[in-house]
Amino acid sequence: MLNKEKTQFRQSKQRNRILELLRSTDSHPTADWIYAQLKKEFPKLSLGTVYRNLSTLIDQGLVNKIHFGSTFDRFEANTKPHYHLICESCGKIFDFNMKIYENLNEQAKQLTTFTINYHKLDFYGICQECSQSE
Amino acid sequence: MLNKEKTQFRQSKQRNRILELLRSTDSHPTADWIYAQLKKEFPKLSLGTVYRNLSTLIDQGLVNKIHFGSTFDRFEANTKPHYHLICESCGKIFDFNMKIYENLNEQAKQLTTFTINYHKLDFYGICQECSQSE
DNA sequence: GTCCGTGCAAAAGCTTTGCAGCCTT
DNA sequence: AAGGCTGCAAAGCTTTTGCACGGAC
Repeated sequence: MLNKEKTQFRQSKQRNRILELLRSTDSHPTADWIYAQLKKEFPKLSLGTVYRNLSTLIDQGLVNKIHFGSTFDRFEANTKPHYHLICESCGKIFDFNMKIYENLNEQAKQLTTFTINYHKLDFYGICQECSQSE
Repeated sequence: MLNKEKTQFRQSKQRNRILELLRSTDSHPTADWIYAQLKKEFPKLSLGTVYRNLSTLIDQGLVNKIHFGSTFDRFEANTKPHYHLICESCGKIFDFNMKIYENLNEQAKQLTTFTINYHKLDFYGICQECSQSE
């Protein structure tokens, strides 16, 4: 999960432009989109560099990754609406027996022209087992 | 996004067992875990079959995929806590200017021994542009 | 000069798909 | 019989990594 230790960060044109680009858009780009944009300015740019820089920017707290989580899909047979508890230490996912806040959808609808169908709510933290072993 | 059209579903031992397995556990398995479990019963089982059956079960509404969303990561430079609006039609992600419900964490804490650090709330629906073009 | 960042290419990891044969209906 | 389902293997796609060279400090 953590990147290799580094004693300091240096500047690079590529990384600066990636951050500028992310700050100038509200489109939540993919790495590939960023690569395509910057390829015009840096004809030799490689996707690996984009990924490495995004990772560095995340370490610096300047960028967030969305849909952050496990790298592979997970499945469940509980098809009723329910929330999840996700342990940031061991990665386990637990069903959360908390009532569904239907009114969140109502409140959201008043703030946007978006047609809201449902919401997804996940709580992140540390599970009991991991808490005890730390 | 949609699977190939199929006029009917048939039974298969593999698919029935996958569903049984998912119903018997609360561990939100990965496809690979399911494969490993069932390999004992079906020595010739292939991962492709597991994926195809999971996809079928989702079509039948019997199974959910968690972390459902785009297949690649997305990034953003807005590192302040905020919610997202996600369009189920075009896949675009929008920042949602809705106040953060800090009290959700408080309420959740009363229901579990989990140490809750933060929550992630995404609203799913149809964006204005897609609504108009339908 | 040190060692971080880059480009290139290969590899890794999860998921999908083409195909021929088997099985359900 | 028709056509969905399977196993196998290959391919697909996103992301990561090894290496040698160039650049920032």
